[in-house]
Amino acid sequence: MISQTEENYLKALYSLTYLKGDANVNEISKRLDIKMPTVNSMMKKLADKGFVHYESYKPLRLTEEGKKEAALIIRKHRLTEMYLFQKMGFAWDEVHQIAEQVEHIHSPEFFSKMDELLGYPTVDPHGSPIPDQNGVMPLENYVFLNTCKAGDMVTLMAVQPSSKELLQYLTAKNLELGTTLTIKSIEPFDESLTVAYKDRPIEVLSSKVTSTLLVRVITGLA
Amino acid sequence: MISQTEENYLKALYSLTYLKGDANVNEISKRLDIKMPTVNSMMKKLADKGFVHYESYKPLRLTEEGKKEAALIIRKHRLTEMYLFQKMGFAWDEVHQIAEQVEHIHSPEFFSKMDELLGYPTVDPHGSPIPDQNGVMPLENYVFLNTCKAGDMVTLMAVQPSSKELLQYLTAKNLELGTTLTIKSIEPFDESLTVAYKDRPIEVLSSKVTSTLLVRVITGLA
DNA sequence: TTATTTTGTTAGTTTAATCTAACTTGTTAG
DNA sequence: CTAACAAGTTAGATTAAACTAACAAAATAA
Ligand SMILES: [Mn+2]
Ligand SMILES: [Mn+2]
Ligand SMILES: [Mn+2]
Ligand SMILES: [Mn+2]
Repeated sequence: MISQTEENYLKALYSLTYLKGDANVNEISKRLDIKMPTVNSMMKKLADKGFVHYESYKPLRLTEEGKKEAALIIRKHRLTEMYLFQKMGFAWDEVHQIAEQVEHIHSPEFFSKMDELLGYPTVDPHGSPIPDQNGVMPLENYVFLNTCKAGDMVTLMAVQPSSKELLQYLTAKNLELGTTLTIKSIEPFDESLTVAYKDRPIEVLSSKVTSTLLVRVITGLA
Repeated sequence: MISQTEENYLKALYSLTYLKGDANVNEISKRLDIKMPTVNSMMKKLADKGFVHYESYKPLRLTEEGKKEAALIIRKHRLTEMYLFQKMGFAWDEVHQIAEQVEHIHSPEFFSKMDELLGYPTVDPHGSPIPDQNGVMPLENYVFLNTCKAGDMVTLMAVQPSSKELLQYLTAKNLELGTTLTIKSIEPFDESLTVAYKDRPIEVLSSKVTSTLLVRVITGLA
């Protein structure tokens, strides 16, 4: 059996390694706000259980088994977020805290019922993909808004990472998933973007914001 | 902060003391399948925290604070059961296992949302009353079916205790909450009841069953 | 009423998950 | 290249929640 604590370490390691492929003790320590020696011994334990590749002083990686286990927890998290959002009427900035707890419930029936009632969703309320029942994470081929060019027309697909504060900022700006934006110009000094969307002809987005917004490019300058 | 483990002890003590007023270490030990010395030290800890009246070798009682705390956990349990039953389509014998886990989630918003979506229910799918937000348990003035007389007409209001096996038995017998039964006769030897309900003119219910069925008496013999 | 059984308590051990302090290894800046 | 700093590890302590073994008190049966 895998404990709630171990699940949280696996999830942290999964998200830290998602792009880079590996992570280190210090990163997990900061992410979970747990001291390094504690993380170190937990990594050894998870290695014993076959979830983590651990070698002294080397970067950490999840085994295939560990990746699957982590993805299945993330699946429960994101299904829960979607359920809270779509079926219970919570706002997109309220669902994460509750899902952090619900994700640890052991009941395949509970989560497959959610899945069914939601019509087998593929993304959570923040646009993040929901892994399938086998722990396979769907690929997303979006780009961050701060990598786009002036003149591009893009659709907002996901927010990552999605802090409560950021989500509230976006809500206040009337920016939501599916919103199409046109990039009017890019300020070279601070990389802020002037954009237009919906009934708002001029809005300025800082790079702190644009580096979290994943978009699909619809049209660029020829 | 109160741990999940402590919550389970409080809940056990609440239900064991509900009728008699007190309980003892051995009963909790059996109920939770935890050895007596462990229960003993947990009772001392809960006494330190102000939830339990503990004196060596004397029966255990909850303090008012302890009662309230326990009732609020039971509230979360029963709201969850009702939500799973009414909004997610689970059967009445499937909801308890999931609720055992969900009841420990710390999120007032989550449970008040359930409450609201359910229209502020007063009973769970097994007819057990749902305590209010202040931890006040509504009184139920039902009687057990095995205390009724031949000729009585009664309505099934609750099942207590409601094991999965019992609930499945009742479902198979087409007996559900709200069903009205007429007591045809009582067998003195084993206290089994011959009853009629719905389209079933003759069904025999053993005392093992009738001692768990709470009913409201509609009419008795004059 | 005494003996036996049941229940309750104490003492000490174990495991999981955390910590601090101290030391080692690896990385970076001068 | 070495000194300093950052990151990783080891050792040992702490707390929560469980256990077993042994003993004490209370309840029950003979
Ligand atoms: Mn989330
Ligand atoms: Mn979590
Ligand atoms: Mn999310
Ligand atoms: Mn229940």
